[in-house]
Amino acid sequence: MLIVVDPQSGVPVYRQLMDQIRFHVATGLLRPGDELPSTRGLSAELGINPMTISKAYSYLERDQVVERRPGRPLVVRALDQSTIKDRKIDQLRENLAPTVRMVKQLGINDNEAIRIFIDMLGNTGESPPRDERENES
Amino acid sequence: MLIVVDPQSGVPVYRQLMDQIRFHVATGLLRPGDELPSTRGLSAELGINPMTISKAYSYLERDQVVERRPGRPLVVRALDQSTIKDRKIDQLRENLAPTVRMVKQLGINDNEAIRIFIDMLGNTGESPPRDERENES
DNA sequence: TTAGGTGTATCACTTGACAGATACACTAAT
DNA sequence: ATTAGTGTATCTGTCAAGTGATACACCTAA
Repeated sequence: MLIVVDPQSGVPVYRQLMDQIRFHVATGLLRPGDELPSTRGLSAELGINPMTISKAYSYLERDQVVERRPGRPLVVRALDQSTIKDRKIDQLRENLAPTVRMVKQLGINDNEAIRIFIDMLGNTGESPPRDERENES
Repeated sequence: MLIVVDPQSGVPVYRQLMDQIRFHVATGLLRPGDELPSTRGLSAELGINPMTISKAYSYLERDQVVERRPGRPLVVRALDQSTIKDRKIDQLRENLAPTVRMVKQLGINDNEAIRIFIDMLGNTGESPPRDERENES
């Protein structure tokens, strides 16, 4: 369960935590039913306040990544694949919205914007094929 | 010279100003050599502090959109079209970078992401054709 | 030189995000 | 009941961003 946090990065710690846990869930390293590391455990390990970790956990619960059980560790929530995918797509659209506005406002040609997006997607070291279904294309 | 500002929008006022002036420059409503509205004039018109406007102006100067002349109004700077375009593209890439990271991290299929981007670009009321060159392809 | 226009440096205030200390509620095992 | 584990509500402090009041420097025209 590798988690690394850099308090100096400018990115809020609780957000770094969320991102990494989300990533581990997406990767399969964290599977439905698995327990999250305890707030105090992580706290000691990373040298940050338990509340900060709890905050990350709370947001993960809000986002339905994780399930809360009073007095017990949080567990990764089981979501059917299509729901997960929808959630991802939602997130992508949200992320893309400001960019679309910008393209329009600056008067950048749609096709050119698309070409650039494709270009950037292609030059990322091609994420190694992870065996999920869900990506037909 | 239409400028509208909503202090409640969450978007900082100085940034709203920057965006709109940038837009007017891109549109051609504001041409190289044109003077920007005076800080006090805009201040009275919009009901916001001159310093806030000055801040927007300063950033626009930093971004080379506008030229500063002590004691005199700022003027829109003359930039050759290819430079302007490069600047736009840079901005787009910057904007797109986090999204690309997200796509990779969530394991969204590239083609699917591209399809969504295209879809979103297409559903914006199709920015009316403005006669600039710079948009070939 | 004066008057009225320009932009802005400096400082103070408000607000919100973030992080952490403390104390509490809950659960499980003894 | 006690103990040791879990998460977290509440409160406090810090810090940066945003906004604005004031005072200053500059330019231009009279």
